Amino acid sequence: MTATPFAFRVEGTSGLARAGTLELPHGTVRTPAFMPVGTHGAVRGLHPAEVRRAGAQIILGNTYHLHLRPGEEVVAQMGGLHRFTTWDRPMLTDSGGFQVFSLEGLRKITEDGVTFTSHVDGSLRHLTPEKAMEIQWALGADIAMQFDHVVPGQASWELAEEGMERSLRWLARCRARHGELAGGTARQALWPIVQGGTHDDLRRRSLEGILRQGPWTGVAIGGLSVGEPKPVMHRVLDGLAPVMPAEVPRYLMGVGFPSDLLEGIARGVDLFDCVAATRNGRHGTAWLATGRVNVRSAALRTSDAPLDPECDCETCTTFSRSYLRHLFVVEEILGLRLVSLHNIRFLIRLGEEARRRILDGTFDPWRREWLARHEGSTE
RNA sequence: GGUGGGGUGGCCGAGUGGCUAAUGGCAGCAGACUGUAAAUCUGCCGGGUUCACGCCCUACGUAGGUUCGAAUCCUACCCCCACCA
Repeated sequence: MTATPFAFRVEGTSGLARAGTLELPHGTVRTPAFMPVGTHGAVRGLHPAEVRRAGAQIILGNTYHLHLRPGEEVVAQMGGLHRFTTWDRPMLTDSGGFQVFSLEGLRKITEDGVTFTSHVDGSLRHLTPEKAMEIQWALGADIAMQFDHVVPGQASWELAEEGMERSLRWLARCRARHGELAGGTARQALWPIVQGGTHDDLRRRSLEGILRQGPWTGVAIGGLSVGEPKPVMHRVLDGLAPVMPAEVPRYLMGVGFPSDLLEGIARGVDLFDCVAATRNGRHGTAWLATGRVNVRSAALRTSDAPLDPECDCETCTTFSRSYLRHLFVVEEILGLRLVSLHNIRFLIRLGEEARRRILDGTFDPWRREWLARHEGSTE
């Protein structure tokens, strides 16, 4: 394959929904797609071969966490994140910007960057836009994300503006440093992130500011699903949809739940990532076409049925609900793994089917039915 | 046979006169989780009734007793454990 790196081709649309193909140095990603999260260079609990068989085309790693352990210099010495982890398909690294939000209380923000008190050993770690680029370059994922300032969903206009404007200024610094590191090579793309909290005017300004600094090979939307009500997230996406560039992939960061994927796709989003699939999997919640089940539930004690009869994953085609429940009750790690695997496959399959439906023109009615069925019942 | 220790809610185990339907833990049941400080966290957990507050019933080996009031003090009995014989 000698396709232009980072080229994105839209192959079909259905309303705002798009089916596309993204060319990356380590392979092609067909969208819409869900990207499993492997913060520390591993999708929690799963073997890379399992993640691959689940149909994952691209996975994430995290700048902040990999910087703390093992350190980007170790990863670089081991041949980069791909060789280190043996994952040979595309990868994306998040910048540590989300930790500005999630580790609030362990961090201090200045214009220069963010000082974190390491949750590992308490040592002080200063992350700047430049440093985030250097770390991600050393890690060597196909896509690096800008270092951004994420504010909570309840953030006031003033606070959201501050985070948004700072993110724009940091973007310029990210771009400059990334350009120096890349030196004209096409090994790694840098993607910007739209911020602005729940305020439509700020979101627009953020996007405009980003596009002025472009061109970009992809644009992300960040700072959603961070405490704001779901209709608010939809409204923000609705506001952005008409002004987002059509020729590059749109990546909704950190979202989601199954319904979020369909709602996002319907609003023109192409890529998603979320820890919920694996975290809920470890905590015993499995997503089904008909809703969700708590795998520990006493109701499954003697159920010989598959976890999700409609699923083709290794968990559902192999084990009974009764056995999965048993594994959770006795705290065998196999249980956590199997439900994580199912949830990941569930979201990936949802992306696959959305893609088929967009291409054959049945996306919208299918989406409506799917959501009604999924949200109408909790088993 | 003797001496000492002990019997508490499904289990383990605090509690030695009122603040005790009784600390904790486990088990059980239910819920939360969205760019991973999470194999984590939260709630319920004697029975009945109530949306809830509450009210009623039953309960700390058994049976009596002391006391305004007992899981807590006294008596007898039953059972368990340790050591001695």
